[in-house]
Amino acid sequence: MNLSTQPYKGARDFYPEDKRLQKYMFGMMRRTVEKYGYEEYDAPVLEPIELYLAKTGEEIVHEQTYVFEDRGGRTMTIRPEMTPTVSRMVAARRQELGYPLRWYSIPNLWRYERPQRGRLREHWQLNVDIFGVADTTAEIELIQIADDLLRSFGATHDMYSIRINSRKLMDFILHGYLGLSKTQSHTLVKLIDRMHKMPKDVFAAEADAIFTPTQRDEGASNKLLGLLKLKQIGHMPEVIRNHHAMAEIKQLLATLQDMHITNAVFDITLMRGFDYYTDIVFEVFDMHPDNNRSMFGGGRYDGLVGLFGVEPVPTVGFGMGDVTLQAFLEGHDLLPNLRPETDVYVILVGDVYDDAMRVVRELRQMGVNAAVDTSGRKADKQIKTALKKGINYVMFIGSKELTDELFGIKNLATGIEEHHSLSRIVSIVKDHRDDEDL
RNA sequence: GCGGAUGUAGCUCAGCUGGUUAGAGCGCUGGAUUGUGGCUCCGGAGGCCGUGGGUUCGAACCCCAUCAUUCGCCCCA
Repeated sequence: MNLSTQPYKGARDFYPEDKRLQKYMFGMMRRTVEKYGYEEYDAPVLEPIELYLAKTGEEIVHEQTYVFEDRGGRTMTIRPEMTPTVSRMVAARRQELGYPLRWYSIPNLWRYERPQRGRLREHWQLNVDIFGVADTTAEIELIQIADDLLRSFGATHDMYSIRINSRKLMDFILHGYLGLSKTQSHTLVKLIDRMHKMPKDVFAAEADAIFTPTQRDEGASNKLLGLLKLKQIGHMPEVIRNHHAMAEIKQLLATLQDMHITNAVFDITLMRGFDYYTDIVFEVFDMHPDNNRSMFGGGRYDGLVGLFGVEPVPTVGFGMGDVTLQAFLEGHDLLPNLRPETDVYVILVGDVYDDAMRVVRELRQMGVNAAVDTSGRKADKQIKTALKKGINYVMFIGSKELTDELFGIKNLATGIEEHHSLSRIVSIVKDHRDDEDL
């Protein structure tokens, strides 16, 4: 029986070319959120299971997390999401932190489930949270960041839409307007969450089944179906239009318009899975016809920090996964060609190792990343190796070059080879590196 | 947890109704060409046909099981 070379199910190996892409994506994320004054934090991958039992939602903890017992008999979980952890961290230093707090992290998260397209067992997720802001300036900032992120990757507004809803508004509609009980609302919320995946008549039938005969007679079922069809806030019944949660949404959308975020819309069917959201929720959807799906989202969760027995802290946050982001970038052809960090592949000609290494050391001291081929193979094989690695320059060092102190530097992309002094080579290589960074 | 599809060389795959030593392209490697790449030509390595069992004179092929990959469902960061 041979040892398997495959990575664990649902997890990925990152070969250099994959890691390069990850570094690119994470780098863009860091630059973008740091522009808004967010600071990076991190925490252990393992958390006691109690952290998730409190508020995440039952099924996720029991069926979709990695749970095991440590040697001391404690039940531990590999974190399936970052929000409980960051809430714990904030609660621990509730009194001493300077609010508003702007924090971000790019943790790896695990869920135990069957992998499928766009969803794996391990993924990385940019988490951006703002703590201590109770009004919608927090939501505005985070949606702005989400928008900025996608645009910094080269996306345009026609490629995605930002959909906004409010838990408070939905609570009012479900309880106040339709008169549903808690259990009924819960079932209905789950159903609405999947309504775009099912035929209209099936949805209508299943929705209708949730209502009691009395509620149905009072027209609640029809009221619901009517509501879900409406695209414009102006067409809503007056009691809903005038609700303060609706006013908040309208104000939010207006501000985003002013900021030229023109692809934000109200969407009454937007639910989001977690129970801990308390008010505004938002989600970013991929508009690509082949990949029309939710990419990432977030919302306000004012109650989580308070679960740790401290004074509550109003919080808004979102999480953006690397797998879905990559699918989005690939789908819209937004992935750049990434080159390795190595600037120069050095080819030794003849028996010049000792002298050549002195030159290479100098090259490195001047800031050039140089790999030396010591295989002694023929030059054409060594050039092929450089090509395979994606390195842009090869440099030849032989006895002739060493006495002249002029070295052959060949740009493999253009095929042009020139002879230059070491310092000239350094500036050529660095100029080229800067061009690629643009 | 449920359902579908697929497992043959490093990769993509072919392999007829079951018939002898299992094939191609690409890739890898060596040479033609001992100081210069993508073309060309010649040679070479590399396979328990996912694994176990069954049917048969005979199995990559048929049957059963199992494992893996993958797409979807459930659920949803």
